Amino acid sequence: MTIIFSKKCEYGLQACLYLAAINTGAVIPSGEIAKQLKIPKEFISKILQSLTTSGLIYSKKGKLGGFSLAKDPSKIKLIDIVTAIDGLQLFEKCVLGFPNCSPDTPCPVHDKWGELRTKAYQMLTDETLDAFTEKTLRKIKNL
Amino acid sequence: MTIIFSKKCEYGLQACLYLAAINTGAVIPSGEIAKQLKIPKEFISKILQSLTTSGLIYSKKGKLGGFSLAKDPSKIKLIDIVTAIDGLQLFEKCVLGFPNCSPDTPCPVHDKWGELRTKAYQMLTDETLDAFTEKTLRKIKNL
DNA sequence: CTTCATAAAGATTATATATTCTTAAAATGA
DNA sequence: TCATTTTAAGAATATATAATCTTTATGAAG
Repeated sequence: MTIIFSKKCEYGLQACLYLAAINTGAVIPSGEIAKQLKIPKEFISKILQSLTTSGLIYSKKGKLGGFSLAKDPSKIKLIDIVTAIDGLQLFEKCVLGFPNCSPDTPCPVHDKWGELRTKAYQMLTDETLDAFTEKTLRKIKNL
Repeated sequence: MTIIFSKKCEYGLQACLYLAAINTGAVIPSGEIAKQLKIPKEFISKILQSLTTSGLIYSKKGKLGGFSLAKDPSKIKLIDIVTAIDGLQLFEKCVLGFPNCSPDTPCPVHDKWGELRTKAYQMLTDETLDAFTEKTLRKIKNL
């Protein structure tokens, strides 16, 4: 069970944070990413493939191939990765599962959840990937 | 796709809010609950069965049987229902899926998510079901 | 006692998500 | 050119969740 992101999205975020943190222009093979994050190689490979299609990740085939961020870490936000993988339903749908939840026909926790949703959105948009470098490196070191 | 609760939990919350809102001591058959909430009868029946085991719901078998809250709405909080169905993993696990996320080994968004998690917990604990009566009735009317 | 509508229980099916496997294509370097 | 390593692509499998179906037990009312 995941919290608010799918497992795909969690791993996608982890991988992008990792690629941003090591901050080398070079491509990193999926095996190395998987090893560092301790997640399945084939799965993260698939996820990065889809992010390649989205334009967030650059991939190089063949020997010495691998994945890297398609742009500078200072140009990528967490929300970009979430949008590419899970989409923005998290910020659109009713937290209690009621249909058509809106200011007109609000659910019982509409206003409170609205505040939380805004704060969650800010968490994903306020900073760019480069701001997480230090914390990411420390976390990965302790995996 | 759901936001933070499973579909079971969403429907369980809806049903409990409904039972609290109509505020009649009598049992309501699952068919009536399903009709009011526009959700599958068999599914909500199964969910309420499990909440009966948890002690939140009272059930009466046979003709004129049905479900009602096991306690007064002023004695039940949303968190009770969430705990019974989804458990509290939402408040324990890392939002980015990293293992062992803690103040010692925090993930890159540990602090920010911590604030949100606390606020979300408050949303589910601050008020008891009776506080949502009006909003629930208005919402159900517009389904 | 019989009928009928209901919850309970468990099996089954369907769907979504997660994960792995297999093959092909690409690119490097010998 | 050839061997090797890697991503790409898609198929296949596994698992979790959602939803339905079937049967049984229950209890009210005639």
